[in-house]
This record gives sequence, structure tokens and C-alpha cells, in this order.
Amino acid sequence: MSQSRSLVRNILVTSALPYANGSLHLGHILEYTQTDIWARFQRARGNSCLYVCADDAHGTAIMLKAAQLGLAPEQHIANMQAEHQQDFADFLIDVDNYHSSHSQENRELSAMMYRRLRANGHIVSRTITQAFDPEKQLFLADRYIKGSCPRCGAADQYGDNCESCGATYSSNELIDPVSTISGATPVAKESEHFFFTLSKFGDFLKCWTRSGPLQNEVANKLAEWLDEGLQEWDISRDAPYFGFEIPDAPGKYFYVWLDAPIGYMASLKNYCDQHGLDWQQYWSKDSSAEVHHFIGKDIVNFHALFWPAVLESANFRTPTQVCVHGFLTVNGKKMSKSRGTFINARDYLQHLDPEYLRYYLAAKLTAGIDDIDLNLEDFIARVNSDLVGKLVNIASRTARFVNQSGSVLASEMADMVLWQQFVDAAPRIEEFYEAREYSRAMREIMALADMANAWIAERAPWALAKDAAKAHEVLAICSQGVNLFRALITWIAPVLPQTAAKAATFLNTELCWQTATRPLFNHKINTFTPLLKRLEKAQVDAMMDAAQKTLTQLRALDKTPDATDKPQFKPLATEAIAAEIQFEDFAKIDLRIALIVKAEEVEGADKLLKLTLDLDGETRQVFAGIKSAYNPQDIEGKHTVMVANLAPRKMRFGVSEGMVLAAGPGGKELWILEPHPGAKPGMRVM
RNA sequence: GGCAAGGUAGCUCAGCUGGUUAGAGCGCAGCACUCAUAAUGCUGAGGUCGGGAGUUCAAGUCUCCCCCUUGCUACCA
Repeated sequence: MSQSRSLVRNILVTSALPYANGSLHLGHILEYTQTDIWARFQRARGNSCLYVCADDAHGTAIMLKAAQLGLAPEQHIANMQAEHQQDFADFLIDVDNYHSSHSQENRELSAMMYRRLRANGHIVSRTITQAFDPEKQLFLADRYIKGSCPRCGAADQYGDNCESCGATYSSNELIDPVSTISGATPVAKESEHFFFTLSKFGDFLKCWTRSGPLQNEVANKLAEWLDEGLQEWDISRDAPYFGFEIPDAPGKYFYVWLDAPIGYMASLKNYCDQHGLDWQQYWSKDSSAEVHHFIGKDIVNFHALFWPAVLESANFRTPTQVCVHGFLTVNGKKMSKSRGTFINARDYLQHLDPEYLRYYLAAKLTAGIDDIDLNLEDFIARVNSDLVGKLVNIASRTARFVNQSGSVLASEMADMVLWQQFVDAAPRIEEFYEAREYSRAMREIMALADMANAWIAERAPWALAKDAAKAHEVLAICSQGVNLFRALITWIAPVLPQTAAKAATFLNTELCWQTATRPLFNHKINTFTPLLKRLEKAQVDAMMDAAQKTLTQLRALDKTPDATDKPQFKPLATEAIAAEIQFEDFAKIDLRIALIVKAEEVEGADKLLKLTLDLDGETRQVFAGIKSAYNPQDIEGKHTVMVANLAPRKMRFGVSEGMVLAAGPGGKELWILEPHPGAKPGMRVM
């Protein structure tokens, strides 16, 4: 009917884009589970609901991590995205589209957004002074600078505050500051930056944050910042930076947090382009669609201040809702690597069914921003008791009687009063899901399951079954049991999609929200088979052991970024072969045979050797990062291959006029190339 | 240090704008049942609602002080 059709809501939901610098952990899964349950609920209700996400692929951290792994950033983020998508799939997170913020769509949309902001006078530029790593030729954020605290003298403190005495300062006040990237001493350097004039959106945001898109506690928090007045937001970073270059500003890149939220749009556009849809129907100013962002409370400012202001300036609609959740703690402790409470998503998956966690989180999720605790003992008890002992048990204890009498459900209801209580509960459960009060929805469903079990115990069909004359009554009771189960499993399907699918097979019908409270009469069902296994403590222990092992590995990685003892180095796995190029591309690189006339250690450099290379009369000075693998005297007098037309690079210890070629994972395992005897200095290598 | 949110039975949590003997699930004890994945039902024990003071006929629920937890922010009021 056209009337009911107009009631269908057009909904877009997003989860925060996971950073493409590491694996997903259970904290991520909390958010995706919350989002996914909501999206599945909306679809079950008959609404149109698109769920899009993407990897957040830009920034200095990713650039450095890729370098550390010896990968191109593009390769690194591709690897991470593949891993993330597998984790999503295995946790039954049903995204309609998973993209990357490093995509063509996002490049275009970010540029478009920026041009609109600029045209509206909301972009200004000014010169600022920042710490700069002269060796890496890189501006340094505070977290990349360490030194001694200017107040208490504690060593090894980050550039913004002292963990020992709590003092705060700017990085240029640190005593003996050091770049954590290169070990060089940072220098102050000026650079032009672009700013978004967030300060002009104070009134707009004061109004917007109180207009319904936020939880009260979030709006209150933002009010504090809004009352203090907003600063302009620095949205540019200087090269080298892995990101999108800013239009008309060579060498300037969008700060990762500028293009990340636009990544929501980009992922949607990517989906729409493939499905013949118009992404703007969701984002245009007059859109009748809904947009719901699910995020953690740590990134509220980006989503509830910067993002709406940017959208407003660029003439897009603002989000319907920004749904903020708290953090996940494990056994009451913050999930952290140092406390040993860090659980990787993959470690969980290798030992436990994702639906256990989905249910446990659902049983605790509210619309609030309180942290949610994964208490492992409670987890086991809750899952086994609620899902296996109560919910699935209803089918398990009644289905056999139905199967025994021909597997066809009765043609009447044994107890209309009880059934009516289930019917009456449906709207409440719907409201709880809609309001993201999943814990209340789960409690409601489990209370009904308790009611069903008590009712079955009271009617005791197994006792009646001893009297052949009461077969009719037994079938009626057990058929109702199956119908009660069907309603409950339909309502919990957004949380347990896999179990619900198995139940649908058993029930021999599609689970449908609209007909969940319309009982199946005279309906043939299939033989019941167990739908969900009990959760054993041993599995949880094994999962935690695996998590500990992962932690140990992560710590080792963090400590020794250039670890020399990588057990098995698999070149093609670590770095896939790069995209195909044409001969002309290759021919641009001028490789020459060079004689290593002199090799010497560089004072103050712990990885570099200074090489003096002879190219048939022409002498080049090249710094090579091979000190860890070669003694200078061992290579003097040998021939090697160098890139002769590489632009000179100013380094801390002098200018490097080219580079020598070497292979290997690093550390001791590094080998420079050497031509067969006969090759002479200056010969081109083709 | 400031701000925010919390501190309710062994565990995980409900308790709306103050109102009769403070609730649920799990766990525990006893009983029943034995259809069901040692599942289920009934009964019971267990809390001075973080501590203290105050307002009120009446406070877990309001006010003030203190303690603890978590998060944000930070030596600046």
C-alpha cells in the first residue's frame, strides 16, 4: 500500500572509521556490535537502512608505521583493511559497504568540501611555529617528542606533559628534546597552516547540540567547551604526510580528522555508485533521510562540533543523531596493553563464537555513555544461563514432542492469556531497540523466556504424554512453546543473526518481525537440533592466553621498531609486488655502477655510513642506512649499484647525493648489491 | 587540581519527577521435576542503598562535606 510505504524510513548509519594502523580489539567490536544491532533491527522493521564504514587510512602515524614495516603506505593500509574487513565479517557485522578514507571518492569529496568552506570565508591561513625533525624533514606532533621534564627533571617524558609530576608545557620547553622518530634534536620551524574558522560556529553549535541529536550528558559536556569559546581548527599538515594534498596548496595536506568524517560520505557514494543510487539524497540540505553516527565518547568533539560545523558551512544536512557510547573494560579494568587487559578481535574469534559477545554486550548496552565491563565469569554465566538455559531451552524441551507426533504444529493456542502477554511485549521491545536500550530489550525478552519456561513446567506435557488420550493437549502445549520460541528468537535476531538463521531452518519459516506474534498453526516444522553450544570456561581461558601472547608480541614491536630478529621474513607476504609500470617509468631511474672509494662511520648517527662513491671520475657523497649490517672497511673498494639521478637530500649530517641499493628486512640482515666482476664505475644499469 | 559520570545483595545491573516491609537475573541453600545442551520450576538465606551531616511527616532518591572508581581537562581562574 502506498500509505504504509511512506512510513518506511530511509536511514544511513555509520560506525567510527577504525584507524588503519593496527588490529581491531574488543573495544572496536563494542561499537560495531551496537551499530549492527541497530541497523539489523531497522531492516527487520522494514525500514531502509544502509550501514557504511571504512578504514581511516591517513596521518603521520600510518606513514611511520608503513616505513617501519618497510611497506608503501598504500600497501600497509590495504593489508590493514583486508584484516579489518575479515574481522567485521566474522563478528557478523553486516556492513553494506566497507571502504577507505584513502579513496578516489574521498579525495574528491574532501576537495569539494574544502572549496566550499573556503568560498564561504571559513578557511584562513597563518604561519605557526612547530617542532621539526631536521633529519626526517618532518614536523613533529608532541607525542613524537621526548625529553626531560623542565619542572621535575624526569627523563623520557612526552612533549606535552610530565607523567611523573603532572606538569604541562610545550615541547620546546623540554630539556634535551629528542625526536622519537629519528633521535635527532628537534628545531623550531615556521610553516603556513590552514584553519577552519570553527570559532564562527559557536551560536550555530549551541543551538544544534540542544536540538535533539545528542544524549543530554554529551550536550552538557559540549556546552562547557562552547561556553569557553571555540578555537580555530588547524586542518592542514605539511609534507611529508600520508593523506590528500589540499587544492591550490602544494605540499599541504588535509589533517586526517578533516577527511575522516567525509569518509562516511565517500563510502556511501562508493556504494551508491555501484547500486544506481544518489548519495546526495542522504546528505543534501533538504534530505528526508536519517543519518546516525555511532561513536565512542573519545571523539565527540570531532563529530558533534567540527563535523556539523563543516557540514553547515558546506551546505549539507547535519546528522540526525550522534550516538555516543562508553568504553569497554575487561574485568573492571581499562583495556590497555600495559595492564594486560587488551583483547584482540581475532584472538576472541579464534576461540569463541561471536554471538556470545554480541549477546553479552547487548545485555549491557544502554543509550548512555557509561563504560561497559566485560566480566569474564559473568560473561560465561550470563550467556549459558540466558541463551542456552532459558531461550533455546524452550524450543529444545518442546520441539521433540511435536516432532514425535508428526512435526505439524497444533491448530489452536493452548493458553491465549500467556500468548497475549507476548503480543503486548512486542511494542516495548521495539521501543527499547529504537532507543538503543538494548539491555532493557534483552531483559524483556529473558523475562518472557522465564515466563515461557514456568508455563511449560506448570503444564508438564511430558507427564500428559504418558496418557495417550491426552496427545492432543500435549501437542497444543508444545506447539505454543514452539511459537513462543519463534517470537523470542525473532526479537533477538538482530543480536544473534546466526542462531536466528538456524532457528528459521528448524521452524521451516522466515523470521519476520511483523508476523512474530501471529502464531503458526498447522505448520510443518523440521527436527530440532541444538542451536547454540554452551560456553566453557576453558575456551575463555584459551582466548585470554592467546590475548596475552598477542600482547607480548605487540609490546616487543613497540619497543624495538626495527627489530632485527624477525623469525621468518617472507618478502612477498610482507610487501606485495608493486603495481605494474611502463618501461618509460622505469627508464627514469638512472642506475649506475659505483666504486665505494671510502666508507666511514658518521659521528652521532647510529644507523648511517657515509660512502664516497666514484662514478668514472665523478664523486658522490651518499649516506646509507647500512651501519647495522656492514663494517666500513669491509666494503671499501667494492663495486655496487646506486641511483644516480635521485634528487639530493639534505640530512642532518650533510647532503646525500643518491642512494645505494640494498635488500633485506633490516638490522643485520641487509645486503647491498654488487655487480659481477668486470662492471666498471659509471656504467648504466638497464 | 578542575569538570563529568558513577559507587544499591558474592557477581552483573534496575530503581521515573522523594512516599507503604529496597528489586531482577546469575551464584548459593533446600525441595520438586526428570521433557530439555547437568537444562527447568518452587521456596529461602543474603543489602544500615560508599561514609558523615542536614532538609522533610517521609530520602537509595534532595542539599552540603568527605572517601573511592572511571573518563575528560589541566596548574589556569
